[in-house]
Amino acid sequence: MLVIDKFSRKPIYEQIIDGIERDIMMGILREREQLPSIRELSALLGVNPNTIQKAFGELDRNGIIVSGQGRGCFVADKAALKIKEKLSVKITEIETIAAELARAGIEEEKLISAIRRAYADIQK
Amino acid sequence: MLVIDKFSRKPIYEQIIDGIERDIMMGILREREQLPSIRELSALLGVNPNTIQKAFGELDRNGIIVSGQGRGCFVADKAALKIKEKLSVKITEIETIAAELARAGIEEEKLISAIRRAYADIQK
DNA sequence: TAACTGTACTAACATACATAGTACAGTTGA
DNA sequence: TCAACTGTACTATGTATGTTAGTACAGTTA
Repeated sequence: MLVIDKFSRKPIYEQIIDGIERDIMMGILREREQLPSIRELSALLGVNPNTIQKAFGELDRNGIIVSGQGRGCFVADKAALKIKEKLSVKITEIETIAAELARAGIEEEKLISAIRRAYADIQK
Repeated sequence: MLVIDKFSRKPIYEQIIDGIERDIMMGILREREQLPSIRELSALLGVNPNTIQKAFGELDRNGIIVSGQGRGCFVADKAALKIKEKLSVKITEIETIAAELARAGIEEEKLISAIRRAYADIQK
């Protein structure tokens, strides 16, 4: 489940966004399923409600969740699809880093095997 | 040469570090070659001298450059080697992103071809 | 010695992140 | 209907980081 690293350089609200998106991608959270309330999750994670709200607000704006005053927050329809589109941007990110390493004379095979390693670990 | 993007989310001093390291890796800057002075580079880039100093200070602490009061700053011996070691960390970075994408169901081949694309672009 | 170097400060400002507290409006279920 | 829950919207505060501004000092070099 969602774990927060307060000492991470990544802001807490981003960790929450990533964590929920990951749970959706892994099927831990399903479409239309209700999320814990802001106050509940706040207590659960030991994080200020405003920080949770910031994360939920962003997820809502991106159509990953649907939040309604008084009702609660729910995983949106086609949330996984939207997240997958969003993740595609990271491929560009990898390409940028790879280009940098290429210029620096790092062997292409080192990166390829890093990719294969990552996928092999997931299969387990 | 070194170009600063003031609107980048990446801090200016980090852009300077990356730019100089890139120039060293590409052979534009050679070992023992003198760098522009802090004030000179400051004027050249339109950036505050303190920001340049911060970048140079870090490069000095990492043994990429050698700076001497009154003398100037010079590319260190074996600077390229040290940078290459430092860049190896980025392979782990790629592996982390790849693992994330793997969990999200992005096809492995998409990442592999992103790597190949990056290396192909460099060859030109 | 003059003109250049790096270095070391203090001060001010903007931004981002997180917390604290309060208030309000909509929904739901007893 | 009403109490208890929802999300939402504020203000205020504290902290950290990044950048600029200005000043001063010490070492090097021509």
